[in-house]
Amino acid sequence: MTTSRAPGHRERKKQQTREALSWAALRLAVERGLGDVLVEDIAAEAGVSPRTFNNYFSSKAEAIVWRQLDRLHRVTDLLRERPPAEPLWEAVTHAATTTFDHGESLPDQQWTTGVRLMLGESELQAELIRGGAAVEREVAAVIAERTGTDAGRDLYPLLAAAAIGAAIRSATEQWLRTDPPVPLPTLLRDALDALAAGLPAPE
Amino acid sequence: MTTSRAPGHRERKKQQTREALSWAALRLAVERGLGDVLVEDIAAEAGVSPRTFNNYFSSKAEAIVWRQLDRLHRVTDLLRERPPAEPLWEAVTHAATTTFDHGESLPDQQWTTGVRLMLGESELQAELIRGGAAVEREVAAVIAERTGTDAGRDLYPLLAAAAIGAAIRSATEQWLRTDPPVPLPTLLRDALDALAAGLPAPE
DNA sequence: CTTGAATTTGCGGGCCCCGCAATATTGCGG
DNA sequence: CCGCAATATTGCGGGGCCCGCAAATTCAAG
Repeated sequence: MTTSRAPGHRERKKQQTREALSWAALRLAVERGLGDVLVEDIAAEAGVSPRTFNNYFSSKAEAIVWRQLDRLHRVTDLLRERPPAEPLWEAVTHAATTTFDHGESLPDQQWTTGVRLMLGESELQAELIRGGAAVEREVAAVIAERTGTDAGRDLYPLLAAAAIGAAIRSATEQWLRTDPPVPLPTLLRDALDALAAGLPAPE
Repeated sequence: MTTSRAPGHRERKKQQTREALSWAALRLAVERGLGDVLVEDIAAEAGVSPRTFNNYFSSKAEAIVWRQLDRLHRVTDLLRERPPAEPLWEAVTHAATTTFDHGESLPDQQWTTGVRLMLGESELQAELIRGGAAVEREVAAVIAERTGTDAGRDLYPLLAAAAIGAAIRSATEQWLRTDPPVPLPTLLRDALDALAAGLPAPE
């Protein structure tokens, strides 16, 4: 069987396994709650051995959170690609709203439930934010470059990146609890606008 | 021995044990790195059994982070006590700077090292922020009350609380890496001022 | 088909955290 | 001062996580 395909035949399979594990972990955790899911179960669901699970992820929480973090990394990438002349907040708003705009499809019920779970179980929150911190550092670097500040010395890039993270988290949390579903990009824009306006007391 | 003191004789001893455990955990982690500290060691250091450690803290990380979180809770308390008429950002700035103002004493070397460790080891970061999330909810509630918004429905209190958290974290991180030590309250004020001004791009 | 590299797997082991029941301590009323 | 009830501490046992290591399997390339 000379199924000679692209060079990344092996790579692709690894990526598939990773996806399968992450997805299985999320699905099972949604169904039963994180505490009642064993690594054994996740591995079985993905069709690999328990030992293999830990070759891909170093904890259950990391597996569950991986997809969401992947999204956040994409925000950074998008931000890098915005024209340097564009005002900072405009660029950020664009990058964030684009990333979290799932086309026309309303929030997939399964996905929504999953994220809701994440923000509920504090162990997952922690894992999510731990990864988010890494992303924030990237964002800070991009901001530093754009504004001509020094990410290593000035407070500004750090603070701005942290504030953006705060906006994304707040908007997401708000999104999860609005029953008549509001589009996430809209909430994101509101949050970022409020930030840029200095968080004036409402009313 | 009729050493009959205040009613909280028992309580005080528990609190002492808790302090001892948290401090021991922090000290050992600073010396050897978190990975090379066993619960057994911490318990020994504090003069209790290993099992008792877990009666006070449900993980090593929780023990180490406890003191810092205690500080954050105090910010909330202070904020509650500020006069309701005072503008929000003024009240927040006051509460935060007061809490982190260690009088004249320059940053205790030991303490500084400890905090630096925290922000280095990502497991501790995560634990710190997990606890911080609880505090943020409290802060959001206070803000909601002050501004007449609904913490359960409006985005504002959530966002403002998250932004304040971001400011505190950024200022702390900045504080840790400025070699000619700058007073933390000053950095905090800078960060909060920048937030209130809408994070204008510098220069 | 052979071969070398990459992946998966099983095993062993150290450690964490918790429930439970036995013990020890403490404050209180008699 | 004493015994009692409440509270805290301790030891034990056990399930589970995560990792290092080395054997086995898979895969691409010659």
